[in-house]
Amino acid sequence: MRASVPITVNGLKSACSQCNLVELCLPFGMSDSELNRLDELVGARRKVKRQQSLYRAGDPFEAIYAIRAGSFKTDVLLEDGRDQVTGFQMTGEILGLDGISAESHTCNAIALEDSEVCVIAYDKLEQMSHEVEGLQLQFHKVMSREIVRDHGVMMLLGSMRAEERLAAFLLNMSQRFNARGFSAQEFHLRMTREEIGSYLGLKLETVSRAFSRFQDEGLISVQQKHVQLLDPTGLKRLIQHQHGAR
Amino acid sequence: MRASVPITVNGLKSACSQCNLVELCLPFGMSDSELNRLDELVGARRKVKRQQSLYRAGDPFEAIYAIRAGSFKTDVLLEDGRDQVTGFQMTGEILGLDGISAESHTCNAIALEDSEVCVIAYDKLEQMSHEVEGLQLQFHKVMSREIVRDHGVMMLLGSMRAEERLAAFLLNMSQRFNARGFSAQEFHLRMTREEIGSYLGLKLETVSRAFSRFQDEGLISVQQKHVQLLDPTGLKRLIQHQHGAR
DNA sequence: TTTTTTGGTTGACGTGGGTCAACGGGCGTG
DNA sequence: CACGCCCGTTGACCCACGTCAACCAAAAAA
Repeated sequence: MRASVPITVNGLKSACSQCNLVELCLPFGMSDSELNRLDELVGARRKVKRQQSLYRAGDPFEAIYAIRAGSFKTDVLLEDGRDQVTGFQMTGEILGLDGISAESHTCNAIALEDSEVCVIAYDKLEQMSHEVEGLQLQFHKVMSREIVRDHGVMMLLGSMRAEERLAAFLLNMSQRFNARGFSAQEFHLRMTREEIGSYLGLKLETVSRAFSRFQDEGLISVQQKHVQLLDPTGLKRLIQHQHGAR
Repeated sequence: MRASVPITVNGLKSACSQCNLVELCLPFGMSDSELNRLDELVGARRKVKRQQSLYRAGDPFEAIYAIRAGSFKTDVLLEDGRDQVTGFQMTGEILGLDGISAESHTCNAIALEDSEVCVIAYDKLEQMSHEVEGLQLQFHKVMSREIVRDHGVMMLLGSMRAEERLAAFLLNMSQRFNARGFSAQEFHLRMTREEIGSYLGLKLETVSRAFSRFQDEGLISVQQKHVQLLDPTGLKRLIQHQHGAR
């Protein structure tokens, strides 16, 4: 765990300048004076309980959200009931960018655990981007990173086999936990097998079997949501040399 | 076909204010005075011959591109040779947004036919976004739309069967041709079966078979790259009621 | 605590789409 | 205009993953 963040009363300013997520979040790379301006931008914080939604598809778009604590999934659903998890988000990551284009959200953002977000009113962000040099660039980078990430998921869904997908998923989670000061080898997944499956374009049974096979092969150790990567290099190798893939 | 665009010498300004793609492209929704400022932004034009690349993964990021004529595909590739087409782009659409995040491109943009793009230097765009009210918002919307589009592709790759994917692809192409003043019922695809397959996460044989089955069922008429949608409603129905899908 | 519900694992079996191969027609190149 | 290559089509076969079902553990509710 990291040093704890100074606690402010819910609804008060969040003080980006004092937040330890600064290097993962929107303010990354901004100067001290810019950071101070940014404190004006982040209005309130909002708590979202496990299983509750931060926003839903169709909600009018008003703000984007920076995750301060906890984690989320985003999913889109078709009329016929099918749904697709489009991403899992961790602390410091930005939610709600999909809403800008049509001024309403196109997916649901649901908390995987009790969580808290910083609310960034979009019109204020627009305004301040005109004034604060580094903010505009940083915001563009955040959006661009989302596009690049999505391309990675397409690659995964379009051209990898089940085990490769799961290996890529685990390595990605590991790297992100690590960037947040947690162990890269051992972590606790917050999503179910079904949610992982939806994200990876697989059924939960296939995900479960792949977990078991990885364990049998000594690559990982799993117990429910608790995962240990015993041989990360082995997992990487699995992705690179396709066994005769599509 | 639409009325032709006033021809300027290659390398001269492109004059957004006189371009008939205005309602599809970056300048959408901007005022006349803003449009005039925009003309400064678009420096040169660049021609790209069929099969040649506009940029490649790893190239330093300097500009984004608006397609003035022709069409492109973007693809990412893995070390082991596998590749994934992440999108097909038509006139008025913006290419290169992936490059902002890491200041270098992460995919290849390849012309599907002899094409021409407007080069928009990114540093100038940043600069002008500070000054021109509508430009910043419009640019954010373009990026956001790309994110939403990518989520749609994930949905397609993650939870649709082969025929549903192809139907969705055809309807999407139809709608985009239509928005550009071409027929929604009859059009000429510029990409190969293999490229369609890569985009849809299928093998070219599967794409070919799905085309044939659609033809047998009277939904479309295909001959090579020439496609006619005989029953668009039938195609839509196909997507909504999964036949027992994953 | 007990009960209930939800999430995860595993087995048996079926099938959609991948693989391999043959063939034919269009189109770009010379 | 003719050659050759690439592209698209189709068939036969196979396998990875989906489906269906039973069962168990963990967590939540009572």
